[in-house]
Amino acid sequence: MLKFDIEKQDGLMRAGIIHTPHGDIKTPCFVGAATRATVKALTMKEMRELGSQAILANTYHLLLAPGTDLIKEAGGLAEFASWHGPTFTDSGGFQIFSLPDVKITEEGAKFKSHINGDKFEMTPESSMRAQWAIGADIHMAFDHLAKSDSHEDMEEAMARTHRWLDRCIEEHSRLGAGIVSTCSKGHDKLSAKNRQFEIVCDNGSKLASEPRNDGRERSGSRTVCLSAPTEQYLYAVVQGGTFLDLRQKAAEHCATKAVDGFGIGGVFTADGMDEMLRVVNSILPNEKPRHLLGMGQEPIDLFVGAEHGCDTFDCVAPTRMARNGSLYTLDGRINIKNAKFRNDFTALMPECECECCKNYSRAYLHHLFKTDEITAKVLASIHNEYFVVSTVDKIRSSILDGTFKEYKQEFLTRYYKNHTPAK
RNA sequence: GCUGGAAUCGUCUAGUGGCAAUGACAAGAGACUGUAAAUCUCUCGGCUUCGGCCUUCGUAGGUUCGAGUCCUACUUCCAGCA
Repeated sequence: MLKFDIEKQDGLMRAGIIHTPHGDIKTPCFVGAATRATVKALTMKEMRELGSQAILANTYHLLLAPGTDLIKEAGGLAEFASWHGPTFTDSGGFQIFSLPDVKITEEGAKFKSHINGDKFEMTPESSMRAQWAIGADIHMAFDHLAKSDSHEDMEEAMARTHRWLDRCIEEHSRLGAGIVSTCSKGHDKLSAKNRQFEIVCDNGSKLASEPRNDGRERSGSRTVCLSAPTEQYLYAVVQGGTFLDLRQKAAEHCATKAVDGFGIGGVFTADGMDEMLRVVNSILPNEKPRHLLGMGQEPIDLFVGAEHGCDTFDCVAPTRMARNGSLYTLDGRINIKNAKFRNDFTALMPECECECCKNYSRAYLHHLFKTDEITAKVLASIHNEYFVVSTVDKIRSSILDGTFKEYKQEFLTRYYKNHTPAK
């Protein structure tokens, strides 16, 4: 079971430490979105220097390239990407269900690669195998995303997600016990030794064979070395959109399951998120960590999330917006490409301690963006990622010293003084 | 000097009798939340009571119901020949 220590609790809100095999995560924490095993435009060194504690990669993307077996061969995600810290993987559900033609059956989802049209199938079991191969510390259950925001579709998706959750848990624990299917020599019983995940075939070989875990529709198997010691953990995903009755059902269902923590499917509206999180997190067991999936473009999401008991967050927006020239400041987001910054020689955000703000002016950033220099995206990404990571770090400090309410009030009043959060 | 060719919205460009005029870039602005995103959208002659009105395709004339498009002259540029 994933170890999670709560240092301070105030209602639903808490500060704690998640202990993963690759290190501790002090929570609340903003997890960097490293979809394809990289945080776009940033090196892992830069990520460490800006204070990032953990990254989240995506099973769907890594399945398409470079393939999950290759990541396993490289020694796992943290090693492959030279991150050497705590890692998460999202199951791939969110991406697969956003593809144009997906065929969903009770068994799983059939889809085509958005890159070259290759056919893939992903099931709860294959998602678990893929995530084990990728080797992230924390995995998400393979969930079924609703095709619309209607109550009916949400409920159907949730019900399937719950049925799939049991299969995820079963496969996850099977993999955790080191049990895989037929080996290349025809032996069909393989056993693990001590949770070290060292697989020994009946014939004594330490090289075990396992089904391809990249979801490709192929028969046969390949031989891989499974001797790397590892512990990996599974989060159930709580769905339900903005419907409180569904959220309640989902939370009640997931709360009873043998999982290490919970992913909470985000809702991309500021309205109602606090109520939704209050319902969900009042039901989920307090002692297990919760990850709010995909939220963090608007700082208010992070404050509301932490206030209602979410421990980790991930979001692509900070780096994506950085690449597009939309940069966070304490007074709200600015578009650095606007003509008014052409000769603004002040720091992007004078109060900011990041590499970008300590060294470069708005005019310089404006120039880099207007001339489409790669460095524009690098510096902007450093800043935006730092802004969000450090904001959540400050939320943590404020929880620990009992000043969260004041910090929240002060931050949000200033940030949203001239505009309202995106709908 | 002669003979061809060319001049279009900041730039390059489409257009060969119905045109406020094509496309790209530049410029101006907006969007982005478990990343098919270094992406996408809008504006881009002036005015407008949103129906239009006015001024535009080197300059000046002409032909025509109608000219960026045809004719004449001029100006500038390019190429070839002297």
